[in-house]
Amino acid sequence: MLDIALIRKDPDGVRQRLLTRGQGAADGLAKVLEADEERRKLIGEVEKLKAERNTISKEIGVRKGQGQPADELMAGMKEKSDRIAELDRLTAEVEARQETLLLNIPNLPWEDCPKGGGSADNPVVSTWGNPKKFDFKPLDHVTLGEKLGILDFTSAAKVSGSGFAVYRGAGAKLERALIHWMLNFHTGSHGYTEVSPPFLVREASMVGTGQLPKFREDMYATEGGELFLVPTAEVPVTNLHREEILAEGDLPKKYAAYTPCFRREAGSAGKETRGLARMHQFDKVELVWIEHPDRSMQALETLCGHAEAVLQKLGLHYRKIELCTGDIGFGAARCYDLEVWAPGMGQFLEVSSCSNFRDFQARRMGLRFKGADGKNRACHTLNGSGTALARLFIALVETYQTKDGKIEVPEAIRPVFGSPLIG
RNA sequence: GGACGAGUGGCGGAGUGGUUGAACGCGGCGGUCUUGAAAACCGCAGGCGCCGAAAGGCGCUCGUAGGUUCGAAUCCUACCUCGUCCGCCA
Repeated sequence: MLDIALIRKDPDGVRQRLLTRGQGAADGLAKVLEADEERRKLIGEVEKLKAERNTISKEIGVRKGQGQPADELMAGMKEKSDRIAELDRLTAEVEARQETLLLNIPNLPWEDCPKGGGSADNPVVSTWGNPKKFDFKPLDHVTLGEKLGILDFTSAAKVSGSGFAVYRGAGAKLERALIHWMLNFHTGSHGYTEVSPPFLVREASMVGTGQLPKFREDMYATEGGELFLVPTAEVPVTNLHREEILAEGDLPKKYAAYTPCFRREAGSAGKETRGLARMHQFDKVELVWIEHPDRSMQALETLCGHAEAVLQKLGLHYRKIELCTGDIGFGAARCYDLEVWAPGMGQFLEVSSCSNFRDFQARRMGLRFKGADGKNRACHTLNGSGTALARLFIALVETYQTKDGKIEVPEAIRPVFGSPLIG
């Protein structure tokens, strides 16, 4: 959520920055200002009346306490109170309107975000490793996985429909080993606290991190609509400290969490749907930071480095791209994507998205810290996949397949996986 | 799921209709004293919003949202959360 004070102070600057996201990104700005002005006018009026009421009520109390009559003071008070109630109602209405508008406006892209209209304009920041060379034609993970009996899409469709997978035997074990190893890696080497959060969250949490109210159709909800399946661990983990005022010295808070992620993927039917690339349910280890505003941009580099370290340890070729203003997510101010090379599919797959939200989410969830000057300020929040499974699984099995259709297990995860070869 | 009870400041805990944003204790911060510390003593301290250049003023806030009343932490309703008991259950 944008700071209304900033919008008030520099509406044109805010509009310009929002418009770098594309047409329509600044919609609602004018209405917010309108509502804000109306709101403040009403508040001024009603608070004056309330001050009067308080003074008179106090005096009535004093007189009654002394056993004196106060009838002439009480005359007209009913009307005053009714008028106050009416103005309060109007104020609440405007406030709610302003809130809704504000919740639907995206974050300001970072000042130095690459400008661009869409994903084609995202610059590649760096590349690590090289595409694996094969002296045979590498299979894609679907063919390979079904041959080895470690992936079963037929059963998954029977059980749950399209967009789901069943991992079997060594496949299930590999999935589990990767989760286990990534969590150990981040908690052991990068200083994260592991959390295992709920997978169902209430609406307020979804609003806090920005999935709601705008992206309701992408979320799975329980029948009454009171709980939502987490689309990412970002939601329960960032909300751990909602409505809190942290001590400055508590920052940063760094959490690593495994959760399954549930996404409806509405409107994406037919897009990269082969195999494991786009699922309604996938596993992910997520990294979340709550950081001091002065350090959040540096923290993003560090956080992204932690996600990259996973791919490096696994020896997977990847590239790092920075999202341009036209492609960056709703709540993010700055964002890197890590795309890993899947030689069987012959394409890069996004396995991590590392974002700095600055104070956008913190404002929504009332997450603050007490600064050195004693003033409370919104924290900055960041998160990044460290990393997302399914696609990591794809890259790994496709990269490490052998000519005879087996899979070599990368050194790094052999201790948790238990053997050097699948098949 | 049902019944009962409870939600007050960082914590504990008073407060059952009127000058209570809230006694008291602990913790926190500043000071006096001390070579330093402790103890003792004195003082300061919630959050949000509106107006204001600032100083400051005002409003709201006692789980949340409504209601009763001239006036609500206090009375009523709903919801949320916690506790206890019952039911069910991995």
